[in-house]
Amino acid sequence: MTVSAALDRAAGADAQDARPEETPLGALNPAQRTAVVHGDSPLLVLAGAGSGKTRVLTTRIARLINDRGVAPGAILAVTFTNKAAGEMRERLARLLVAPPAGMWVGTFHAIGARLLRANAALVGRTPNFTIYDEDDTLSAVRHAMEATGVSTRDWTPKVIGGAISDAKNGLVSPEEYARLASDRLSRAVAAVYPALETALRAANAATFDDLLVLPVRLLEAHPARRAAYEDRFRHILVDEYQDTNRAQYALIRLLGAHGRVTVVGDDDQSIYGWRGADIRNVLEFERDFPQATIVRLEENYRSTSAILDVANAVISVNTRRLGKTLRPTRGAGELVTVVNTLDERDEAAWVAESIRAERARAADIALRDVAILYRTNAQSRTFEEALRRASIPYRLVGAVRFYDRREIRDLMSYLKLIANPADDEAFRRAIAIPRRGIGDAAMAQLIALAAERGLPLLRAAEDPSVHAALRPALRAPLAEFATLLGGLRAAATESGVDEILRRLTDAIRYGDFLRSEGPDWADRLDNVRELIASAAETVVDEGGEVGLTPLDHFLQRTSLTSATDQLDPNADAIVMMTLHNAKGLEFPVVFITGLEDGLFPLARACESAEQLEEERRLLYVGITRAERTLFITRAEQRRRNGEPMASMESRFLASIPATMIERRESIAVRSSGRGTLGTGSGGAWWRNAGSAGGAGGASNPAHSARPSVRRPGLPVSVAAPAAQDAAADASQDAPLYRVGERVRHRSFGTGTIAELAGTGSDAKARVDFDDADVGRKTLVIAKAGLQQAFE
DNA sequence: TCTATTTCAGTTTTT
DNA sequence: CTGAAATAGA
Repeated sequence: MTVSAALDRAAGADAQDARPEETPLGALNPAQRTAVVHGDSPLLVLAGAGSGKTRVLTTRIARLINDRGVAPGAILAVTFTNKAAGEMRERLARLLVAPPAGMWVGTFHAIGARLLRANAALVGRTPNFTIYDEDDTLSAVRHAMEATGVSTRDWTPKVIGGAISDAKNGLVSPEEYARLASDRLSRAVAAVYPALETALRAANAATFDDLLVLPVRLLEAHPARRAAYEDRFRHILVDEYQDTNRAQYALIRLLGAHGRVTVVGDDDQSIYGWRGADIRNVLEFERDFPQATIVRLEENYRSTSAILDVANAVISVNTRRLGKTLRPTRGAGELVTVVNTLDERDEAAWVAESIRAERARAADIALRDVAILYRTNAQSRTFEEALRRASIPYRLVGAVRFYDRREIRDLMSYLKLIANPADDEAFRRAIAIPRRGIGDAAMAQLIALAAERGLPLLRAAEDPSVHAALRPALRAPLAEFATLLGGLRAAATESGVDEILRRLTDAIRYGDFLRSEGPDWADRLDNVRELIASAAETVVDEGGEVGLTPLDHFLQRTSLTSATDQLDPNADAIVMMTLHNAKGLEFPVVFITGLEDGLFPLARACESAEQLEEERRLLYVGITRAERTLFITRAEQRRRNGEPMASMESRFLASIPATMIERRESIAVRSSGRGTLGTGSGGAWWRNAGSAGGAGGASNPAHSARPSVRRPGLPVSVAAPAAQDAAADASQDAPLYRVGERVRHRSFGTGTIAELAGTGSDAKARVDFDDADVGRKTLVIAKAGLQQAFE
């Protein structure tokens, strides 16, 4: 049977289903209705935050199936996360008489993987190819660098890998890249790029980027195949279109040449420019899809007008936007609160206390209704500590992914190698754990021998001619390893993944290994049990695909699972995540934290106007997550790399008119003597900061007039800053130094000791030097050669 | 070959 | 401060 015949069959399978009554449209506003009933020509829905775009998308699909008789198999829907895909299926199931069998719903990467599986041979892979995650990819880059003689001292694999990733997302081939390479770095990249491609092909592996690029390449190279898919997918719908990159865009164009393409997006929420998302895809949609219709959804059903005013004020500063103002449909609500805190611990304590106060005030707020958002994952730790201290249950999204834990990665590398014996990266990891007496020297030999014979490492490990060339002591462990993998591979064709994992952990005595590794073995063993349990629960969703083992399904699913996918909506706990992860979610109560110049916006983003606009959009995304109550916090001082750094309030807050927010400060700030709230003394520090960017607020005078309800008094109780017992400890070991003492340094000059920490030879002094150019330095007392200053 | 120590480098966001 | 990578020693 030809592929296109198979596709036709799948597409036509449900075409003759009986039509139920018309899909109800009554609950939609006029703009939404226009988008839902729009015909077959290209459609761009510019959907502001909270304007009901998911509803438009699902209703439109339901209508296509119910009212226009489109077969579900003829529909391709692209979502941003797997979770969104699941929710779409669920909603559709409620709108339809039968589940939309045969419909493709998923992320670009999941859909790319599926296309690749079906056509693997055309790009030199087999259907059970391995998906390399970032670590695997980086390690493959490192090995490609070694193979091509590009020194890892000149550039890190991260730099080279990043450049290659950018090239792939921009659909630049190795040949093209080599032609364009001019400087030293790009010439190095040009050398590594093709070597990496060769290695990936040999390992039957694909990186995340390849999941987009390889389908594009194969559809370009095989017009018949492209035509078959184009014929199958009569309707293509894309959510979060503003975050698509060139490769994703190319995929849409290749599959959607017939023009029945609906894309939904919001240029103001484009926050993935750094991974190649190209906002031009939105701005130039009309040019690329002639006769496109544009529908704007500007009515916001999520947030109070007090919150929307702030959102509009922030985003209106941006210049590169189509221009769109969210219109409130809900009441005024409470003013947005901006809080000044002393440092990150004070900030976290304030947030924890406010969560308690907020829940005491409004009984209907469940813990799951509260979210803490931050710019960088590193910020989560302080919040974890504060919440634990306050006995507030929380869930952490992202941060350390379950599948990134070492013990899980160990076992996953075995699973990958079982599924795909050509995966050399997996071999390298698996053979090393537990220790088998095969070290760097033996590995180098094995790699060389395997390369000579054109064999994957696992095959080389059992090859007699390879054994003959190796030290006798290596032969037994290698053969044993190969036999173990062979046995498990045989089992994988019929056994469940949990069964394979159990056999595996028994065979390599993984429990014993963990016990020998360190004191936290019990936790890590728990993680292994969790992995086995989740493998047991994994339902094989064939989705029309055949010929794959349960293990193949498990691996492909786990490598495409994102952080938010794992978020359990039923757990009663507050949620903490990065602002990026918060996209598409909503919460009654939201805390956006760390609004400091250098952190949000990040220092690096301040260099270009474009990046600064993206950071501002990120804040806009954060603000529009809040339904009812929004707190924005900042700390005057924050530890970075252990060093406390003073910071200015984020410049973004300057564009919010003072009438739209209520200013507060923590107890710690007030008792530090710099408190300025309620003292009646004008010229508070933030007013000065705020006047710089008043233009943003001035351009929206209408918003500041809207009356908002003042929040009832909120207890501002905060833990006292950490006591300075470090100084007391240090003084026993280094009695010569005390806080406040004057000292002299041979090159920094004179200064005053501000803080002491550590003991013995590790004792450190933080010194404020008199010379403003030197400023505050942390010195190891034993090494710094400090002298008492006599003045 | 493995392990312990030390140095080092680095923190943006993610499929 | 943290984790990874280089290095020296067993």
